[in-house]
Amino acid sequence: MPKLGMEPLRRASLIHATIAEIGAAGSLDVTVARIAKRAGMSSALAHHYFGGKDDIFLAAMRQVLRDYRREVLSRLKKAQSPEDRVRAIVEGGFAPSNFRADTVCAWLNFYVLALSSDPARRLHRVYARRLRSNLTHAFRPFVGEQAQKLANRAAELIDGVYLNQGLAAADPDGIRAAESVLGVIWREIEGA
Amino acid sequence: MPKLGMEPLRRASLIHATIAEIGAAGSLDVTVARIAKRAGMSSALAHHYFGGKDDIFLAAMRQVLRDYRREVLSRLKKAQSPEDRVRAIVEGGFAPSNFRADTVCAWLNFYVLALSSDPARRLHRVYARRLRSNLTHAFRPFVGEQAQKLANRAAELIDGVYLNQGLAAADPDGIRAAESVLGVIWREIEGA
Amino acid sequence: MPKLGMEPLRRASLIHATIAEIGAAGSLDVTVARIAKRAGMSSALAHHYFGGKDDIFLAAMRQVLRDYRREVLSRLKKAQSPEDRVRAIVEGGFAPSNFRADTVCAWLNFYVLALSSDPARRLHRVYARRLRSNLTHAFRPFVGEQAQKLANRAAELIDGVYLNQGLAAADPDGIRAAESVLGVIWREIEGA
Amino acid sequence: MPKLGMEPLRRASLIHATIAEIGAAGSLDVTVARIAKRAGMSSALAHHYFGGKDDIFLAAMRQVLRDYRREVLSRLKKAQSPEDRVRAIVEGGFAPSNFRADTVCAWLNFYVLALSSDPARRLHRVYARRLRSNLTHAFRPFVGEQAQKLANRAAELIDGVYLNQGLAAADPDGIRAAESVLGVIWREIEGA
DNA sequence: AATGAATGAGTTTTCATTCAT
DNA sequence: GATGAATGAAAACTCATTCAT
Repeated sequence: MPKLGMEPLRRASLIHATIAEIGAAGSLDVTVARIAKRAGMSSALAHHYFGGKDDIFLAAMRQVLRDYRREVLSRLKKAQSPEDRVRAIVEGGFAPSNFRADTVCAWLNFYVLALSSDPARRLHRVYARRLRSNLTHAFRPFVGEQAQKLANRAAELIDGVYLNQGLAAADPDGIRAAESVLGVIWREIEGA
Repeated sequence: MPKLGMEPLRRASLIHATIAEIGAAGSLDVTVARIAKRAGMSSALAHHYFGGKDDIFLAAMRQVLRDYRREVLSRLKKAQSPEDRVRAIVEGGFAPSNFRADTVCAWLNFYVLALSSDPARRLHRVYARRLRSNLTHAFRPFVGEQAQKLANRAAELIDGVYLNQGLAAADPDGIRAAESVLGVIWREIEGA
Repeated sequence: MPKLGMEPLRRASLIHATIAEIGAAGSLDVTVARIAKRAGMSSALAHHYFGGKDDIFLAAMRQVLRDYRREVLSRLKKAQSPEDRVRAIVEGGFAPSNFRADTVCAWLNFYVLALSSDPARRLHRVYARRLRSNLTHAFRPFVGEQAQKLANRAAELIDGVYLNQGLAAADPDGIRAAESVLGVIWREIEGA
Repeated sequence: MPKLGMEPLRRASLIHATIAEIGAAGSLDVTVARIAKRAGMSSALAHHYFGGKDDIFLAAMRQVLRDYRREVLSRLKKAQSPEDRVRAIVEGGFAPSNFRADTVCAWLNFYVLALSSDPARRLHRVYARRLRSNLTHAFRPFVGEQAQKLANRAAELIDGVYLNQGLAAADPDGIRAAESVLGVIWREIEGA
């Protein structure tokens, strides 16, 4: 009896192991062999499923972005006011499922990978554009024309917070991080 | 007597080449051989002067931080008002000498290196602490007790701007970046 | 299923090639690449199986000691008199399987390696202690209390013979060597 | 005023440093740079004086043999009986100036070097032949025709003692070593 | 489908050696 | 005579990737 439907499970395992391994190493200097071992299979199989190391990384990066997106979208769906929408976007980014040490570490590494890898850059662009678009829409009811500029600043601040949380000694604290960012945003809106 | 006093020149050459090479590659996956070639010498000599690849990276990182510091300090020295002091710190960080594509790229890579390398982390800590300390002092005349909290937010924002400029397609624009950050800061001060 | 059970074969091949290569070179200045080539595989595989050059050397050293031990033990098993036991130990050391040019050369090099490498020293200690212990037991029926002192002298003589055979132009002659050593031993026993 | 007669001093310094460095390392894996540094000069100068690393080693080996020879000859000169002559040869080899940890270590390493280096082998041959010749002459009054065979055994034993002292944990004890060897020799003579 | 086996290509690192001054 | 400067060559080691089974 051949095991059916193993492929998606294996792929998920590998992606998860990739993020965990990057988180543990703190860098992308992680071998396929170690990732595969953590995922409980041979490195040959990892290549078989993904084609190569870069593809594994990209798949992991996509997973991180997908998780991020899911958190934001689910919050946006429940939002009932303009304020809610802004909070949805910010708090989604700092949701516990995204904002763990592992994930933040992988996130930052992927960020920097986008400096040297074209596919990674494309992926990052998608995320960046979507975040700004979301923020712009959310800000428009408050600041109209200036929404885009404000969205940009907010996005930069969010990235900065990620960066600093990744480097902080303590475990990331999503709730405080979100509050801090939201505080700045409300003040920016008021001052606009 | 042989050609004397080459060491400091060579070291400077190598550090410069390291930053340039990281900038060109967009990552730390840069060989000592390439760095040495760019600096016009053999890789053996690079090892001779620095001991090893990590030491070359650290020396380059120190150089980037030193350059940064110099810009800030020279501006602080000329500052004549509390406002001037805040501007000195922010604008120093976005001064043309620091805020070039190469340097920003190296900066970001060093940032992420600090996640996996202890000496890099120590170096980063020094920078981070100093920046917050500078900002805190600069904010105190405006917001008193809340200076530290505000300094933290400002530091995060600055890092976020760096990150986004590094990933942007266009060349970094230090003047606009500084203005944008300062804008947020003044509004934060007002809103505090 | 891939070709299975290669590992022990490869390891044995490599160990054999190591001894041969050291014998041919007359020193430990032997590259992993050459050893691997002689064993019919890539140097990468040698590293894969042993971890590193030192580990290859240690494994070869262990093999030499194991071969030595086997010869001695098999002779001791057949021994039927105190005289037989003494002969077993000495002749075992000069058995054709141990006392070939290659092996003697490797042996001497390992001896000297024990001066600078801790694991090699530990291995050598095991051999030295075992040889003395064997000899002491064998001598006790003849000389009682003085067995240990005599064992020490005999061990030194054996090592000296090895050393000189290794440096002699001619191929080692185990039978004459054993006779010579045994001659001294019997006279020492008589004179004790 | 040019420094006159520096060359012989420099050479002696280097030779001394070589033996010390080999003693400290326990092996011939010693860099010319370290030797030169210990001798207080640049490695370039070491090359200038000796031509190359191998020549430095050979010169050091010659020095060790010369020291050995001097000790034996000075004792032989004072010898007043056949017994004295035998003792002179053996005790000369274990004289404090030769039988120090450093020297024994260098000696053993040179011994093994003779397995792979032709000039080293030639040097070793000279020593070996001379030792046997000395011993043969010294033994002739006692055992006549069998002197040569006995000389061979004695030489082997001496080497064996060196080898074991080099590997022993404790500092070499020349007096006991000489006594032990002489004891065997007298018994061999009696039993001949 | 899955893996142990195997390797080529690349990178850091070390050092003896040379050379201009 | 003496040395700092410089390098070529070689070696250990790593790892993504391929392949036969």
